[in-house]
Formats: sequence, C-alpha cells, structure tokens
Amino acid sequence: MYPQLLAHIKRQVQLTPAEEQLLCDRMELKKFKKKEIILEPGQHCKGEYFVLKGLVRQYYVNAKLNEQIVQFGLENWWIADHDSIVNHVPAGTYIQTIEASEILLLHNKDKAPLLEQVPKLETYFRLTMQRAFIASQRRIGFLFNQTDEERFHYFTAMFPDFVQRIPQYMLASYLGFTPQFLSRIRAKKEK
Amino acid sequence: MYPQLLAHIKRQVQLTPAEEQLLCDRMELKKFKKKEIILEPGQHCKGEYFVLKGLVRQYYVNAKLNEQIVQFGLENWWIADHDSIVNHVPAGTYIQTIEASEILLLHNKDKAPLLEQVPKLETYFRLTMQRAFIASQRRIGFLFNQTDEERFHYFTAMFPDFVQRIPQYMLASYLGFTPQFLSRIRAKKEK
DNA sequence: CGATTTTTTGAATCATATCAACGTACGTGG
DNA sequence: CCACGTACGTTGATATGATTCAAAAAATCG
Repeated sequence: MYPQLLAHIKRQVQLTPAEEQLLCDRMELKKFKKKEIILEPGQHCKGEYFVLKGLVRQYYVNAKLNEQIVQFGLENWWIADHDSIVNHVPAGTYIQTIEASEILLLHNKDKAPLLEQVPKLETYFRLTMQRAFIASQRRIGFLFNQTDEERFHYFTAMFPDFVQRIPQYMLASYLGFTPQFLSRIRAKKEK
Repeated sequence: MYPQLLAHIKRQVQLTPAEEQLLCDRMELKKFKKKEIILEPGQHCKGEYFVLKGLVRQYYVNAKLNEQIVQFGLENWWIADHDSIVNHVPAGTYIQTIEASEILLLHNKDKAPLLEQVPKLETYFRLTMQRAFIASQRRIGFLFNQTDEERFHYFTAMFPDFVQRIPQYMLASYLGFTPQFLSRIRAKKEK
C-alpha cells in the first residue's frame, strides 16, 4: 500500500479499502539514482509515473540542440509522455531524475482494466488531467503576458524552495530563456 | 438527438442508443448571432460548450488592456472556462462568437449525474481532456522554439482555411504578437 | 454613403539572444 | 585529502526580432 498516493487521491474521490488495494496492487515501485533516465525519445512511454519522493524533469532536445524543459515532476505529481501513450507513438521527450527518486509506475496495459474495476479512479484521472490542462493554459498566459524577467520573479516568489533544488540553467530552460539572461537578472537584482 | 455530437463521441467510446438518449436529453441547444458574448469575466461558467456550427473565441483582457486569445472553438470542439468550473470561481475569460453559431451546453450540475449514469462518458471526457492537455503542451513547445514569424507560417500552412475565417488581429493575438508585426510578415512574403 | 473596423507603413526603441571568454564550484580517482 | 577535469555560472560586446506610437490607407457594415 502507498498511503501517500492514496492521500492524494482522497482529495478528489473516496475509495473503499478494497478499491485502494486494487489500485496499489497495480502500481509498480521503482527507485532511481540522481540523473537516471526513465524515458527517452524513441521508446514508447510505459505508463504514468507518480513521484513519491525526489524530483524529475521532462524535456526534449530542440532544433538548436538545446534542452527544453517541458515539466518538472516533484512529490505527488504525475508525469508521462501523454502524446506517446494516447497516440501510440514513440516518445519525443526524456524523463530524467534530478534527485534520487522513488516513483510509482502505472503501466498502460493496467490502466484500462483498473479504471473499469474502479470507476471512481476514472473520475480521479479525469480531474487530474483537467487540472493539468488548466495549469498548462495558465503557463501559456504567462508566456504571452509577462516578460522573461517578470516570469522569473513571479516563479521564484511562487516557489522559493523549489528554485533552490534545481540548477539555474534548468529554471531558465523551463521559463523559456537563456542561462546567461537569468544570470543578468540576478546580477541586476543584487544592486 | 445530436448526431454530430454522437459521431464525435463514437471516435472514443461506444454508447448504446439508451445512453445516447440520456446524453442528448441533458444537452441544451443554444443559437447565437455573430459577436454575441456567451461568457464574460465575473460570471461563473455555466458548463461546457460543444460547437455544432460556427466559430467562437475564448479570450481575456490582459494588464496592457489587449485582448489575449486563449483558444478558438470551431465545429466539434469543446470550450469552457475550466478554471471557473473546477475551482468554483468567477470566470477570467470571455467566450464570444466570431460567426453565428449553434452550440450545445452541458450544464455543470448535469455533468456529474450523467457521468455516473454513463461511465463510458467519463472515459470520453477523460480522453478529451488528455488530448486538450497534449495540444496545450505542444503550443508551449511552439512558443519556445519558434520565432513569431515561423509560428505564423506554420499555423497558416496547417490551417489554411481556418485562417480565412478570422480577422488578422485575432490570429496575431492567438499566436502571441502584434497585428502590426503580422502585417509586416505578410508584406515581406509578397516580395 | 458615411462610420467604424481592420490593415498597413515608418521610425525609434526595447528585450533578449548569441558568441566568446573567463571564473568558480564540485565530485571522483589517485 | 588533493588535483584535475568537467559542469555550471558570470560578464561584455554585438546582433536581432519584435514592440510601440502615430498616422494613413483600405476594407467592411448598416
């Protein structure tokens, strides 16, 4: 049993002990060291990952050969290459640990039968996707309406302790500008 | 009965005739003229809108008092202020018709009971949200990795007939730059 | 037809990228 | 525990893509 996962689900739907058991039986616990690759382009994404402990990033390498970070996954976040899963195509992204991590994997093949057995989990995943969509739309809003510098200040004010856990070049990549520019912002602020 | 909506659903899940009836009974058909406001900031978003015919846009007014287009909704697209619905807060966006439109509304209060009666629709909405999320992530990718000009060319190549249906300033807003800049891109191309 | 909306054009300006070099920190093997 | 190599961060000079403001021109609508 994975109480941490169950607690997260309880915020959306109420499961019976039997249903909780069905779910946890399907989850596979995996442990990774720092900087381990969990998924890479070309592979089919095995399923959806729930981060129990640690920190991962999802990114791809763009035309200019820069790493572009799509998402971070920290404790209690689901992460996956949904495009690969839904459209049955090879992944275009890497998923890699930043810190040593403990992660639960729900395999694609297990998901449909599980959701059929436990319809409340269908609701849970629907709501989770909806929240992810809202977050993604909000990120687009920030990209449109804030300068890079504003976005940096906003993000660090919002997640001060998270910013401590990642190297600056990853934050720059996630926010959509160069590490050099981030360095200049900080230099400016110190004055 | 709304065969167009049912056809769209059939691409994801198979409903029985009785289930189709249950769904269609809950949908409310609404007709709008050109430029009618369907939702505006401050109101709670009534539910999710499925466009049968016509064209709508979802946008908000940003700090610089410019309209920022979040999404277009054309035939067979769902559109809603999900943030308002999920978090029970007033909407931050407008939804407005661009062309005269026929739209089905699934009220928030009807959604939960409907999904309980017809669990396959729960699956349908989960998959629909997942696709919306993938599309949103892809849009972020374009914002990061393409210049405004590249994004314009890509979009018009991708949706040549859609681009004809909307004024240029709306396309500029959706793609995240000024109408003036769009005009300059076109001027350049003609040479 | 006039009124409004939409698009175009020019000049000045701004935000951020790029390239290149240098500085600093960090972790690993001897 | 030190030295070395690699990864990360800083800084300066120059280049570029896009914005802003203002005004005129063109298209659309009742």
